[in-house]
Amino acid sequence: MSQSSLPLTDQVFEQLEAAIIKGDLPQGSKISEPELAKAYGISRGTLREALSRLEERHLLLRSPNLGARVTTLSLEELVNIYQIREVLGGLSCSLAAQHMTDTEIQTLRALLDEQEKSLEAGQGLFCNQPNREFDFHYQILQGNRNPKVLTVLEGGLYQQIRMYRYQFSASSQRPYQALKEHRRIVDAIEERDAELADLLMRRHIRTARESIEAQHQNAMAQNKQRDSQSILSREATEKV
Amino acid sequence: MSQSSLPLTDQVFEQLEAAIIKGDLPQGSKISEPELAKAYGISRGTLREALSRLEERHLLLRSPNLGARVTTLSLEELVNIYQIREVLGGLSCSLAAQHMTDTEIQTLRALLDEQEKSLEAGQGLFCNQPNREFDFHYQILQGNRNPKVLTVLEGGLYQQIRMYRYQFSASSQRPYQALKEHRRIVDAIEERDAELADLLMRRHIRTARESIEAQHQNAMAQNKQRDSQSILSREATEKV
DNA sequence: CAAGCAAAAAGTGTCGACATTATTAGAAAT
DNA sequence: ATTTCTAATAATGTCGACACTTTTTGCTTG
Repeated sequence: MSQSSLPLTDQVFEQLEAAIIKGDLPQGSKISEPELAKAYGISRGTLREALSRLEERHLLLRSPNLGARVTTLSLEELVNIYQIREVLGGLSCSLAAQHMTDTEIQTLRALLDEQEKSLEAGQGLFCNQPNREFDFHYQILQGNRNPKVLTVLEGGLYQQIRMYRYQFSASSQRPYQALKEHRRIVDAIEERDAELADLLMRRHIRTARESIEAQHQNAMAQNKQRDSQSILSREATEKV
Repeated sequence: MSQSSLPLTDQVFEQLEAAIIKGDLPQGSKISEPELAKAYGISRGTLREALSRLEERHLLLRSPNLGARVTTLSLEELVNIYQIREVLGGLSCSLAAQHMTDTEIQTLRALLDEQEKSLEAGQGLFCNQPNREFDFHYQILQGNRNPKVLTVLEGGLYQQIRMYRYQFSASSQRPYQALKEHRRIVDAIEERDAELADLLMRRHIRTARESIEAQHQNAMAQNKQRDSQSILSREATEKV
């Protein structure tokens, strides 16, 4: 299957990361090292290396002698993350406007055309639209000549955003508007207008954040019986 | 000495982080697990957990079956980091202007007064000025009501900046100007002018970055015989 | 019957050892 | 003497076991 030369630790790390994002390991749930090690067919030592890395990415929280728990994501934290993503996205666009090659911009446009096609194909709500959204941002991050920005985003921020999207089944509520915003961003990049590209991307992300906040207000209004400790409601039944 | 309850892995992690920043473990040097484990008096398994975390912070680079090397920091990477720090610092200030309490702002002012005193005491060039610089930024990061910003910066970016400062013995070339800029930033925060605070902090960091770039141009001009693979020159004699 | 204490169970922190892969050292050959 | 191949050495990946800490269980006691 996968490269047998890739260390077990790395494979398990990736699998665990995916499991946390998908919610197979629910937020706030306790990690039992012996149990997990047996489940993945590896030794505890090997597992612990993966856990260490996951903690460093803020996907786990470990307390000495008490073990690890999956990170819980509150709306407040999600907002914090989006604020950071906003300025990093702006920076990325600004740099992309300065450094991206014309062919890279063409690729970007092609991505948008695909996105539009699959939208008009009517799969607006489901489909891989979140993936396309990420593809778009990735392409810009690739062309901005500052690989550190992507590194920072992949160091935990993106994972937690995916965590929210997956577990809350939250895709954009306004795909056509989003597509239009994407086009304008590419326009600005093509015109090498760094300042405008920065502004448009920031606004794009800010809008997404506000949409999430509004959506959450609604959800909270509907079932106001529970606290806002975690965005998700499923782990409520578990002991703490 | 230190809390005996703190796991050995964590202690060693911190020590290794410090050793890398100080340059005791030179950039690009190979990490020998048996050697390091013996040096710190721990087992390899315990060490490897610390190494995993250090890699996640981008202080080490590991290749499967080949081992780990200390990260090398090129000027280009440092510039990349400063670009990120610029927007994050701006965000932090903008939020601080909105959310900091008056007493927190007082603390900030007190910090600047201390800074000025130690400057006028004539210890301008040495002393703990870099620490004070960090104190200032930390205080703002503390008051911005977005802990994630600090988390991101501490996830590798700050460490690499410290790495540069320590090993290049680079403190600000213009301490009085920097102090003045700090005061203006605090003024903007006190006046709750988020936009101005953002702008001033960004400019402050951008100036620091340009200063580093200029300084590096000089250094390069003086000894132009070597490539720009790493900012430091000491690890040149080691085998690669 | 509830509260508190003691013993047992489970879990984490740490270690040493073995297998496999990379590196080095040395001998043979051109 | 340089190169190449091979054997020996070292390093990494992985595992199982032991010590200590935390949690659970069950019993005693008020």
